[in-house]
Amino acid sequence: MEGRIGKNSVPLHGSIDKSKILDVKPLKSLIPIFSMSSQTPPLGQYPSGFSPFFPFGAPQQTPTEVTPNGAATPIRAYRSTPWAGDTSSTMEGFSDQHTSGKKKRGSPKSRSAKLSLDKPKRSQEPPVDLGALVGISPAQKDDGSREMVNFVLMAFDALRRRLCQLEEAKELSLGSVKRADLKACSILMTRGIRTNMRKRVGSAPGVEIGDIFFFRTEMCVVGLHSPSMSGIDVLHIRGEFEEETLAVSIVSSGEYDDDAEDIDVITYTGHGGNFFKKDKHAIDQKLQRGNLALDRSSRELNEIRVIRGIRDAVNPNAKVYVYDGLYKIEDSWIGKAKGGGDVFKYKLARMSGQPSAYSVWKSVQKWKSGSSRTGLILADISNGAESIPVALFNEVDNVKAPIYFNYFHSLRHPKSFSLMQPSNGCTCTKACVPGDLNCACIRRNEGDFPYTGNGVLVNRMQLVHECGPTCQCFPNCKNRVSQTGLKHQMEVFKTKDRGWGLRSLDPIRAGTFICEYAGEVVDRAKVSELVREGNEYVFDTTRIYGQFKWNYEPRLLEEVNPNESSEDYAMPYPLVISAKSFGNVARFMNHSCSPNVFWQPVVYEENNQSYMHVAFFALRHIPPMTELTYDYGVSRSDHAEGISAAKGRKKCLCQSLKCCGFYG
DNA sequence: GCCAGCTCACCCAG
DNA sequence: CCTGGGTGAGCTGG
Repeated sequence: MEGRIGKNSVPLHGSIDKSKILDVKPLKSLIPIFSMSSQTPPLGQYPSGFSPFFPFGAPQQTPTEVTPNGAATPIRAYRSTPWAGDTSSTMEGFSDQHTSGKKKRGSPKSRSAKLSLDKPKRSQEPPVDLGALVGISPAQKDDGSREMVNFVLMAFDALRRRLCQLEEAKELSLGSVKRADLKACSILMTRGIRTNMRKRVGSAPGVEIGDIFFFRTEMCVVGLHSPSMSGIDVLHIRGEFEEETLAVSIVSSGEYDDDAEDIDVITYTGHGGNFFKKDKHAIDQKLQRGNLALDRSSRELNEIRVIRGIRDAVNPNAKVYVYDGLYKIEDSWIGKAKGGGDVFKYKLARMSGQPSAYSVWKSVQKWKSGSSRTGLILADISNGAESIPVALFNEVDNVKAPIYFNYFHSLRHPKSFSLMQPSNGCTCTKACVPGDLNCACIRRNEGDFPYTGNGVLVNRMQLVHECGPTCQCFPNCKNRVSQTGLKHQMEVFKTKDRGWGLRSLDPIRAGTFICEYAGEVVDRAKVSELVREGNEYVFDTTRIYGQFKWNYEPRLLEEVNPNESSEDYAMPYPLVISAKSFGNVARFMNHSCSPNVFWQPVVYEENNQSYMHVAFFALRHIPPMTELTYDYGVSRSDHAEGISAAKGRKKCLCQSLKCCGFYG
């Protein structure tokens, strides 16, 4: 992922074919805003003690001069927040709560207090602009960076997950939140947690080609495409004599006949008219709004961001949006809709020299439907142990296979080795119901159901308590997420320079369970011995891991306890796993200083003993064919000697901007 | 200039 | 499949 930074800016705006411009005034004044690159501003200072990898530490303010000389002034580029300014009075209260240190969360009972999600009362109590508090400067709100975009997306999804959780547990007092994505968007927008607010032609800084989104509103908060529903985003420009508009981005959801003969070409239909309604007679589209902007863009030949909407193969109800980079309009004409009305048609062609994005999806689709692929070594390294085969690929060199190991899907414990005291499972009939505090498992999770209805982890916790064989609930209970095996089509592949790696052919949504770290549980005292023997497949929960913020920002909800999502855990429960002889796909996951996967301890009962497992979850949305990586952490002894001492540690090849050079 | 209220839109969940 | 609650943002008139 990091390797793509900066590559999504394309040679800009070089040649306007003046002959194509009819009676339109040239928009020469636009050029300065075209030049916004996706360069990442330098990172600032981190608090002493640790260096959180972005985006989870507070983003650093990077004031940049962004006002181009003589640039056109975008007008109404965004709606101004009615409460902008004057936040000082209420900020102190939040700061106090913020700095009050970590506390244990209240009992499940005290936490069941209802939350109020009333709309902010206008002109009475303006909501605090939290942007400044979480470290978003006004400049960053206008112009994004990779860190900023990641930060805002994380904040969005964390809040959305929490709203889902509260809704499912019916802990919301006022009305229901059937659309947590809309609610999360609304809260972030009014609280100033957003970026790329300034509309622009060309790429949105920090959004990389190939980035994926699961909601339209995610693209709103990072300024990739601001309308929450409309397919065309329009920039208003004050021209020399009158206001003009340009199309800056489109969402192509594939609803119409835009399946192209060429993968890099889209035929896009303008909006308006009601040609799609059967019961009404056809109405012609009008040359207004987005259509007018597209028309102008077809003459100006400005870059247009294109987002492809794709029906998710795993979840056919949902759509995934892929940012496919910059396109230009090559042709436009008036066509006929099915209902008979006139519609505007625009042919967009992808600009050359951009990293592949949508084409990767198309390739995956082909592979899945059986077309052959080079580099296949083995169709299923799990030998049937996983319900979805795990293929082995090498397109890089002649190495035929990793060193031999036994594929095993979970943990092997030495006899009479139990980590925790046995306890009784829940007595729920059928499935455990969020909000039901009679469920022993939910009570162990401090009253929260740890997963949303579609199996996404809501918050990182010291320990997630899942239902197990001892529980009386059905095996399909939603609180057994990490026990259900692989859900994505994974493959082990040879990387260019760091041995074998793991990736998925399917997109992975943030918070989704990926796999557990399988292997043999070994005595903690033997760790150094194993490492000395050269065992590279040791997972040790007690290593020092980079801190990061994944949970929602409590100040965005008027919570009873503002510290409840604290992610600072004193010391994780000790567990050492060796995957050298026995293991699953997790043993192939490489280290990164800026990973897209994290681990979470999960506990459930087997044979009347509680066993802890290490479960991996997606840290953010992961596009198909992206290598999966997590933070290997630092051993406590190495940490004591100082991280810079590279003795016995391996050179890190993660290529992340935040790479600390070594790991292990 | 401001804002409430209306309208529009390739939404998303059920 | 279809329905409809819900959202940001443009537009309009007071």
